[in-house]
Order: sequence, then structure tokens, then C-alpha cells
Amino acid sequence: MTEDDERMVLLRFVERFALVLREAGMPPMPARVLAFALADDADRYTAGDLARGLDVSPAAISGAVRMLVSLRLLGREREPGTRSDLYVLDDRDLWSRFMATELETLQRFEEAAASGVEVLGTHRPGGRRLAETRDFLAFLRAEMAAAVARWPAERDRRAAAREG
Amino acid sequence: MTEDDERMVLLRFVERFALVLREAGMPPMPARVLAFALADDADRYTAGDLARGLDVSPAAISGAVRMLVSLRLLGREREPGTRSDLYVLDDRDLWSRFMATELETLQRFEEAAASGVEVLGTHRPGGRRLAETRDFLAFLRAEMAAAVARWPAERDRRAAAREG
DNA sequence: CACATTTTTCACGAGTTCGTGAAGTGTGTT
DNA sequence: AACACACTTCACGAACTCGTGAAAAATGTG
Repeated sequence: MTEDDERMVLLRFVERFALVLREAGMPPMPARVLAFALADDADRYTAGDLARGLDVSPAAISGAVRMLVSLRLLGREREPGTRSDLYVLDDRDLWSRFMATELETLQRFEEAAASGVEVLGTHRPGGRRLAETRDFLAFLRAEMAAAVARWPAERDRRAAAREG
Repeated sequence: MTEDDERMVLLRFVERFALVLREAGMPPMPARVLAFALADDADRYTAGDLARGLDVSPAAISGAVRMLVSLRLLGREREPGTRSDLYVLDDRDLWSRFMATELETLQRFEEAAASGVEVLGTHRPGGRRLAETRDFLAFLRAEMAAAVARWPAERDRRAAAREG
């Protein structure tokens, strides 16, 4: 397989994975950058690396990395004596952090339901439905947070099992 | 509080809740319809009820309920001898069903990661990252499915605790 | 069968989002 | 100081989404 073929395979995967991220609410370019940083072999990229790797304009990268850094999905570093930031995908707890933002969404749901219960009261069917919604969301959020917290240990346990 | 004030309170809540649904990826009108059906006191609505209740055109309702029915968040019923479908929010397991669609999204993530592992192989850093992504997603999906399945019993347990 | 009522389909206009190219900014090099 | 390089900001055009009004379809009623 030639160099170009491999690149094509990678970029096809990037688009496929980015599509799922987009369906989950992430804008296209941040989704591509994240997928690329995840699947390509380097562990540090300059903005230029990303632009060339994805074959898009540097301007598009600029906005995308800003969002990803603000979501803590990418880290920004600077090697002394160089003039470019380096973007690092800290893969160790990447998905735990990704889920942290999902959990915030869930919390906003919960708060919205709770505020509805307040203004509508629980003595009416609508209010009662909202109260149950709120309770379910609170339950689910606690369960998900617990599961996410459990993962690192679970992963290590599995790795150990494979070794032994 | 007058009739109109109450309506205003309801509609304000609908917009607030719908906003969170939209941020989670649902289009505006389905989000509004779902929020309205949840918070208003009726448990069955014709398309016309929804249009008047939300003060939007019937055309907008048409598309919205089709999506909600296809997501199984609304049921469609027909009273014999009437000429309108009735839309029913089956509140008993509404959020479990909602989460079922979220779990499908998670599964698509997982499949995308798995396909990446296949084409890139695990002998390279990118492929290894994808493999771990896939494992995490599989773990999380299993945990979430278990939590959702646990909820009905948990809810009943809580209700019983409040009684006794 | 003509009619009334309700819902659906369709085309449009308003508004938004996206990525680009071009210009601007900042920083280190000569 | 002038320059080279890398990134960021900005304005634009293309594409898409949303909800409406009007017309059409479906479905009972007189």
C-alpha cells in the first residue's frame, strides 16, 4: 500500500468518525480535527500540521482548535524557542473528559425539568411528569458519572488480565 | 393568576426545555412539541391541539410529530369514528426510550472506532488510541444500558420508601 | 355526491453555519 | 530595522435549516 493510499484510508476514517461526532453535536471542523489527532500517529501537532494533514485552510484550523482546547479535548503546549503552539491529544482520559461535557448537558436537562416543576407544581399531570423526568435524569447522571469514574480502574484490570 | 398568565408560564418553560433538547441535537419544532406534551396537562393531543397550544402553523406540527413518532417518543392513536390522529406521550418509559436512541448514537461511535482499528491496525499509535476508544465506548454503553434498565425498579423502590 | 374539516406536501424567504481567501498580527531571525 | 514564517481575524459566498402560507390530499358528514 502506497503512502498516498494510507493517507486516503486515514482521511476516509476521519470523515466517518467526524460524522458521528457531528451527529452528537460537534461542528464539522472540530470533529475532523479531533478524529485526525486521534487516528494519526503523531501525538503532537502544530496548527500547520493539522491544516496540511486534513487539507483544509489554516483559518479553519484556528477556530477548530480553539473550541477543542476550550472543551479540554486538546491541550496547547509551547516548546521553548519555537514559534508555534503544539496541540496535544491527551489520550489517557480523553473520553472521560468528553463525557464530562455530556454530563453537563444532562445536568442542564435536569435543571430545566426542575424549574418546570417549580413553576407548574406537582399537583397537575404536567408537573408530575416533569418531576419524574427530573428524578430520572438525576439518577442517570449519577450512574453515568460513576461509570466514567470506574473506567480507568476497569481498563487497568483488563490490561492486567490480558498480561497474566 | 389568569388563564393567559398560566399559558405564558407554560410556553416559557416549553422554550427553555426545548432549548436544552435542541442543544442535545433535536430540531427546534420536535423539541417544542415534546416539551409541550410533557408539561401540559392533557395526555392526548390532536395535531391541531399542538398547533394551537404552541401557536405555530399546522405544517410545522406535521413534520415534528412524524419525527417524534419515528423516535418512539410519541405514540399515534386513533379513536374509532374520529378523523384526527391522537398523539400520546407515553410517560411511563419516555426517558428510557429517549435514552435508547442515545445508546444507538453511542453504538455508532463504537462501530466507527472499531472500523478504524480494522483499517489502521493496532501496531501504530493511532490504531491503539482507537482501540482504547472503542473499549471505553463499549464499557460505557453497557453501563448506561444497565442503569436505564435499573430505573423502573429504582423508581418504584423510592416511591415505596416515600409511602412507608 | 358535494362539502367541511383536518392534516400533509410543497416552494419560498429569512436566517444561520461553514470554510475559504485575503489581510492583519505577532514573533523570532538576519 | 526589515524580513520570514505561522497563526488569527474578518468578510464573503455557498449551502443548509427552519417555519410559514398556499394548495392539495385525506376523511368523515349532510
